[in-house]
Amino acid sequence: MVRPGGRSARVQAGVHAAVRELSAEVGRDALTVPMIAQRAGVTPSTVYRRWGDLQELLSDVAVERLRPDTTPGDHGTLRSDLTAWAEQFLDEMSSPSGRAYIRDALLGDPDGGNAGRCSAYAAEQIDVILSRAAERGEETPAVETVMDRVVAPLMYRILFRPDGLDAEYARQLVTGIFDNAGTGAAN
Amino acid sequence: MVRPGGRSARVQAGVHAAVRELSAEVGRDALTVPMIAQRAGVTPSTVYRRWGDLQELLSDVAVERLRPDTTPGDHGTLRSDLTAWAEQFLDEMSSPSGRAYIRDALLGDPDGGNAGRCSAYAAEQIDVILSRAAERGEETPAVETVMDRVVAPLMYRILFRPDGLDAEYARQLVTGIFDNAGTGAAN
DNA sequence: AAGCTAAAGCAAACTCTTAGCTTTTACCTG
DNA sequence: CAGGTAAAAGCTAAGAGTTTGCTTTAGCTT
Repeated sequence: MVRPGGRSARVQAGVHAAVRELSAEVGRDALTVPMIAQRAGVTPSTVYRRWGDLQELLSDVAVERLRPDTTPGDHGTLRSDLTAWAEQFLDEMSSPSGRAYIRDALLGDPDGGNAGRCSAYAAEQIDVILSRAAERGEETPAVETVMDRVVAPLMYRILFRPDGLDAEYARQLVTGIFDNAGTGAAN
Repeated sequence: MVRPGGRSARVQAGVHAAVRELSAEVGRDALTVPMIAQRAGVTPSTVYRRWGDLQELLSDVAVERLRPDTTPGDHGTLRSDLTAWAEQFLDEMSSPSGRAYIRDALLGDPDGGNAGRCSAYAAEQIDVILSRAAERGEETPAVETVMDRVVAPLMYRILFRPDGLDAEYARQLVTGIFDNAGTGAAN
């Protein structure tokens, strides 16, 4: 009911800001609802009523921080664009704080759509890269193909096998899209 | 210090059993440490000391439930074995309870290795399938290839895009391993 | 400008979590 | 096989976080 710059919007912005400030100051694991509420100048019950619990709130803030803030760089070819993007994606997401954001985003209400939003961010970035390549006249794979062959394996490793990840792995995944030499499986 | 059938082991087993029973009875979201402790016949402080918090405990129990209890079926060919396994994997993991277990497993201490254990379970199953194919004389891809091209995309969708998943998608992923027709990307 | 409704404030009851201290258990010597 | 010992569990009370009913405020609506 209170949309643009109304009280609800101010409270939401204030609470989100409080989460960002405090997680930088005391660390994400030390955050509590009463602490956040005090910093934001609201009562704890306001936070509980709007978000339900700390996890939901952290999930909201995490998604916000996972939103890309720049357009993928143009390196002249599809392959170099994808490679650069994948390397940067891996770099940002595999850091301890990046992993924490992903985990937090996954933690919220599964039907709340926060996880889906993260995926949509990546798909949008990929789409920009592919559209640009198409304009150049390059043959391009489907967005889904890139999601399956590059984004999914990167995310899987980040979440389930955080060790032994490096830029080379990201490059290999991109290469796999262009390389039809086979997987070693007979038909 | 108390290993095999000692008190520690009994307490752990009792608490795990209490979690399983109660999550069936009252639902996973209604679980509390005091409730679990009472059912298990221990004091809450025991649970807090051993597991730290409810999330860690749920993560432990989730990993236990995600452990495969059967050997992948033998359907005569690598392709059919992988297809059947992928379909079953998707079926089990994409259910609401399967997703909850995965989320719980991811939630525990990132350095505790619970997430890695889940991944290892899948890798073991894949390895069984590939080894069997190799014995038959079939050409086989690397375990890593199957993880990247089948397991990772399935898990990615389960976690980030739970809608619109079906067995056909799993089959397509397996087909992708055997099909070297290309992705639509020029080299 | 008055009314109306969604959201926030307030405060008390309640539950969960933490921590210090005591007791028990099971392993390990003598 | 009895006594010692150290790890783990029990107990309890203080502290912190959460929930809830009721009141108040803010901002839209007419």
